Order: sequence, then structure tokens, then C-alpha cells
Amino acid sequence: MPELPEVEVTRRSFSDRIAGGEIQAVWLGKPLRWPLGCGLSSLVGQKVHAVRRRGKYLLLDLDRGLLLIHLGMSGSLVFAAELPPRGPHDHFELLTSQGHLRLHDPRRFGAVVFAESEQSAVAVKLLGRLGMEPLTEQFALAPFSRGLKLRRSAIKQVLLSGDLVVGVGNIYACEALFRAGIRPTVRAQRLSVARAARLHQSIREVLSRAVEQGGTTLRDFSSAMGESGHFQLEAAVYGRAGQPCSICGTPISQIRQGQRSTFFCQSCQRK
DNA sequence: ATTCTCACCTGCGGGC
DNA sequence: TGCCCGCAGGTGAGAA
Repeated sequence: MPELPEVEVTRRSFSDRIAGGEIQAVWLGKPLRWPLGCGLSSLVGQKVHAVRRRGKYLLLDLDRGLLLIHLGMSGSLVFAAELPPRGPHDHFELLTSQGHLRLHDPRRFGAVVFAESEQSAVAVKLLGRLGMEPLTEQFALAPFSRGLKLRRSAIKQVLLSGDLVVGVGNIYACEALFRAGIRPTVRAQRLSVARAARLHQSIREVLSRAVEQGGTTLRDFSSAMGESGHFQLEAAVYGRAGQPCSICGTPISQIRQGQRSTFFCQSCQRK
């Protein structure tokens, strides 16, 4: 589910409300992708100071250390003064004086991990390889273009890998490549600077527009306020195999790249 | 070193 | 109606 826009929309939907809250209790359900990495009681009494985002990770700053939260493929957070009764797919709760945060994650590819600092081994393992943040000044054309030149893989795979630019998942990779008129299978290193510039711009546009729209709700994503996203209504290619391209009418193609579906227009994305 | 495949887990929709 | 298969928003680990 959650790519950068969904994670950012989630962050904004509870960051201010949880800030300053003191942790009163922590509850863990079924195992997630990784163990929490600390005792539950060591978190109790600490305050949550802020919620930041790095790539698709949420970082909850505590008095001592931070919690890294990843939503995996099917995760979502809810934050409210009172939570409804737990369901079978609720696996983590942070009860604070400001309200209760709950992770709902049917597939349990998500994770909540404690790190003593961003320099700690576990934080570096998870965050260390991450590339540029696409919605900040850090995401400049020159390093992006230079990075592409070093990669022989298909451009779609490079976008998904997250080591050049973070936050672009399967939906937004397809959408950004469509907007840039670039075929997903072309080798990254074969893109000219001009075409890299177009892609650079498309990534920024698609991601910021998706954030504006509250993210993409395909199945059940919603913000921590319970609000669904609307970007799926603007998707030009993702999930639209066989439907006419909005630009030229050519039926949208679906192929497999690295065990993932790729959607594109053969006519608008020639190379 | 980069690149590729697999694994993790559950639910859902399509075809038979 | 029910079963089986493939597929789904991510990404670290390990192999090639």
C-alpha cells in the first residue's frame, strides 16, 4: 500500500496530535517483520516529541531514542483518543496521554523498531542505504542524473530500489514514467540528461499531487484520521491494463519486471 | 560491486 | 457454491 505519499499523509494526520504525549503503555500483537528491539516497559514514561518521515519510514522521536515504523504492503495507522476494539490484524499500539496509536497490518510486512539513535546499528541498517528525498531540495537534478548513469538496470527498477531516490513505489514509478514519456524497461544509464530532467520533474509532480490528494486508496488505505485518499482517480496507467491511454487511446500494457507489474503506454512511452 | 530472486503473510478476485 | 491459483502498495537477505 504505502508509498511516500501515503506515509506522508499518515504522518501529517497525527504528528501534531501525538506530539508531547507521554507513553503510558505499549501493546504488541503478532510478530511483525522485525522484533521491536527493546522491552515494552523501557518505552513507558517517555514522551513522543515529533513524527518525521524518511523514505517510507516514520520516525517517532522519543526522550531517549526513536521508533521506526514501516507500513510494509498493507499497513495503516490510526490515532484517536479512543480506539475501537482490536481486530485480528491489529498488531501494535502505543497508548499516550495525547491519544492512542494503532498499527493495522493484515500481511505483517510492516515493522516497529526501536533505535537508540539514528546512528545506532539498527537505524543505519534500515535507513543507511536510502537515497534522496524527492520532495526536498536534496533531490537535485545533477546527482539524480549522475546516479542514473551508474545503473544498468531498467529505469523502473532503479526508481523502486530506493537507493537513488526514496519513496517511489510501484504505483508512482509507473505514473512518473508515464508522465515523463519514458519506457519502464529502458536502462537507466541510457537516459539523456534532458530525459532525466523530465523524469526528475515528473517524480516531484506525481508525489506532491498524490500527497495533496490524500494518497492512493486501492483497497483500504486511510490516514491516521481515517480519511481515504483520492489519487487513484488520477492514475493514468497503474491498474489500467487494456484501458485506453488518456493521451492517445492506445490500450495500456501490463508487463512483469522483477516480479512486479508494470503498466505503461507503448505509444506515449516509446523509449 | 551491482543485479537478481526469494521470502515474509493474508486476503481477494477470477476461472473452473 | 466452493476450491485453487495468481496477484497485491515493500524490501532485506542471500545468491549469482
